[in-house]
Amino acid sequence: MDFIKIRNTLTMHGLKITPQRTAILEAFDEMRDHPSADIIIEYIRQHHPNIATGTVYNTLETFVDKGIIQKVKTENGVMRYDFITEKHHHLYDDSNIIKDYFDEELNEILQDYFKNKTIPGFEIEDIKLQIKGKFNNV
Amino acid sequence: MDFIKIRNTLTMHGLKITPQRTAILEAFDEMRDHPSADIIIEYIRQHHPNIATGTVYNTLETFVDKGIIQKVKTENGVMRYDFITEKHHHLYDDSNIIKDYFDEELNEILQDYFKNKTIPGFEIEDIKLQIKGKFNNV
DNA sequence: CTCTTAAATAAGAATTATTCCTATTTAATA
DNA sequence: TATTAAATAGGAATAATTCTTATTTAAGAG
Repeated sequence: MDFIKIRNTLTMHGLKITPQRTAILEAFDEMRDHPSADIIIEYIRQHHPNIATGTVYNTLETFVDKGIIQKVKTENGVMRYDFITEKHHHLYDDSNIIKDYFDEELNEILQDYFKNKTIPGFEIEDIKLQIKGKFNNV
Repeated sequence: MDFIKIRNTLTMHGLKITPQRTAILEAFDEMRDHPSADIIIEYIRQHHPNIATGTVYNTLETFVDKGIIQKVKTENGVMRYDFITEKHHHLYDDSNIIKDYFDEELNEILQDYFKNKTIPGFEIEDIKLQIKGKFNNV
């Protein structure tokens, strides 16, 4: 993702272009495993030592609000973020690795299923699978 | 869940029967919305003011290890716990409500699907749906 | 290009959730 | 009833995140 793309992403979502926001989007571009705020802060500190920790949190929250990134659900109380916006699911194992799982056929099966079967008192907006298991070759 | 059942639950899992553990299982019996540690601590404080906060955390962790309860994945950094052990999925909305969703037909569809389709480099142990949406009548 | 202003950020204090530590207590069992 | 490993109390420590306020800056107007 080059600079032009980053600028577009920001303006498209009605956000001012700032060095801090640009840096964080660059960081996401480098990382491909659902980084925690902590990991991003670490990266930012190395490349832009003058960006404040609070700003990273603020910016991440702003990006979530705008739909540029998403929060990943976890069960250990540390937030992680996902830059991918195409529909996908998540593979979890015990060692905190979270990987994306894309499966268009599965998406269609789910969509079909819930086209007929509604959940009383609940309006579905999105379905994501948490697939728990073990990575073999890590 | 009466006292006998609670005692059984503990001994069955090789745990000593203590007032603290009993109290926490009683708490779960009162609560039906995936309480956070905080909520449980609040409840415990009212009924047994002499049980320490750390003990509640320890005990919850012990119960998770033994499979008596499960952690629920969330995206806001606060752990929540689930006493239900039958297979089920979760409905999430924006207001922190998490409800159980049981659907045997769906479970079978998923099981069938992943009987044929394997995920390279990953051995599936369990699949849970995060269904995001809105509760109508809350 | 300069000015204006709302928005964004820095810096660090404060808060929240959770874990850790150690002395004391207790449940199980012999 | 005595023994002992396991469990707990109490509170300090840590980690993650949010909050606060003064300062800086990006974007648009003139």
